[in-house]
Amino acid sequence: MTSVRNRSRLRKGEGEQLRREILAATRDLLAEKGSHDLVSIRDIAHRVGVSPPSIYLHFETKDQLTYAVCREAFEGFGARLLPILAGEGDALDRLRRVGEAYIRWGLDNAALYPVLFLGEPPESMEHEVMAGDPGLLVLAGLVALVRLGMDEGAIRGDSTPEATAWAMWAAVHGTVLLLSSKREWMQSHLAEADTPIGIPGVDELIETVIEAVFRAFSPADG
Amino acid sequence: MTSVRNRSRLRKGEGEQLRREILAATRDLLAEKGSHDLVSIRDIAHRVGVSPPSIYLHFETKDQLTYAVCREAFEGFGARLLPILAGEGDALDRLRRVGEAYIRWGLDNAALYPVLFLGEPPESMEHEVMAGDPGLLVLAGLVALVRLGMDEGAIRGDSTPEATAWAMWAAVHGTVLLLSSKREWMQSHLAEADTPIGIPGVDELIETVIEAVFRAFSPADG
DNA sequence: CCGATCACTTACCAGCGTTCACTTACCGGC
DNA sequence: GCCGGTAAGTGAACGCTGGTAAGTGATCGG
Repeated sequence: MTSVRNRSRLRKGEGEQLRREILAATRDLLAEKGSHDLVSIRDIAHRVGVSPPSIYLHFETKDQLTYAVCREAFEGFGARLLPILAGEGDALDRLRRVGEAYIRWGLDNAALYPVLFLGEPPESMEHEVMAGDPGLLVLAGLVALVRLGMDEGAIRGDSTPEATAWAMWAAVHGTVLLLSSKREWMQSHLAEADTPIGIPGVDELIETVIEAVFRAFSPADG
Repeated sequence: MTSVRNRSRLRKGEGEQLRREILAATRDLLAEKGSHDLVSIRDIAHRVGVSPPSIYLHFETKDQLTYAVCREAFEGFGARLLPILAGEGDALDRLRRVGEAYIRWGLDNAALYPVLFLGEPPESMEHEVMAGDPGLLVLAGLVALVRLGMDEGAIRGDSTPEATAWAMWAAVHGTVLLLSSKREWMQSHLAEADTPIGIPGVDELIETVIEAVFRAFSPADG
């Protein structure tokens, strides 16, 4: 059932191996259950084939374990978006592509996304780790790109670069969350209701949002 | 401390009184703790001055209780937004005002907002109650207003009314969530970091988002 | 005054994150 | 070859959680 592996005790220098196995098991369980509080420390320990306290030899709290797992996948987020931000094309075009990539990544990682983008990071995160946070790097890159675009006249300068970048972030952030929670629920529970609210298709909404952001921040006289 | 009231047993027909006291205590605790899973059934019972199982005489589960509390405040959401949707002014202007009202309401009810707009409603909600849901009413009104605006030529018709309305929803939804969770955290934890990411002001971001939505869905040749 | 009903309570369950005290197995040094 | 130190891991428990089953008393209509 939950696949208890026949784990034999590791050799003396090999303790780190368990850490990796815990991360992997947590990642799998998170993907299976879909939410991090449906995954218990006992579940994880059982799947790894180890007793619950052993988890705490490698992670201080459950939150830190969860965050470590999400953070691992989070590197893929940076790897996908940063090249676009720093890549070719004019600023608006890059923004359009990074926006779409953001939404796609969020939907592909629907179980992890809320942990990373809704909750707060665990208290005891080192500043060093924090500084390398892909989310912060992307945000910084986004602000920089918006600023560049404004200087070039490719992005309208009605608002500050920060406010503009955050507005774009808000749009894709909201889109990911609506699509991954509200849309699915509405479609299954509202089908035969007497208030038939139209529900847009996933791709349709993504394109609408991206094009809207594109238009909204194009220079005044298009 | 947690204010145990000296509750004496109620008379025979007055059972509903406890229900109201539970709702009130839950509302207060929710506001104090800021998140619904920091409030336990035992906390609520203690504050009301009653034993924990008594809660279950009036609410099936904790989720339903939480949702009932949020739902109560949710009526205020409908009361604030529906008149704007059905009010005066052209479609774009009404959309602008309803968008700003949405964000303001979300920020004013930051502890309740995620319960209503992120989690799923509890399983056993009657269809009747569901149909009167202010959120659904507002969404339906929004779609209708967008459709009207498109017919009048006041809103561009590149996308379907549903996708357009959802895109607007995504923008304000994302804005509320970023402002109420990420912004505060960043401001306190990122102040002295070596990656000084600019953080926009609350009002500044709201105005940027609203104006961006306004421009994005204005007709092609402004 | 009696029996039904309402308004609760006491005692408990399984499961949670987490901690403490303890054992087991390996490894370098004598 | 054994010995001490240490890394790796365990069993039992703590205090908490949401939730339930069964019982207790007051109150009310007849």
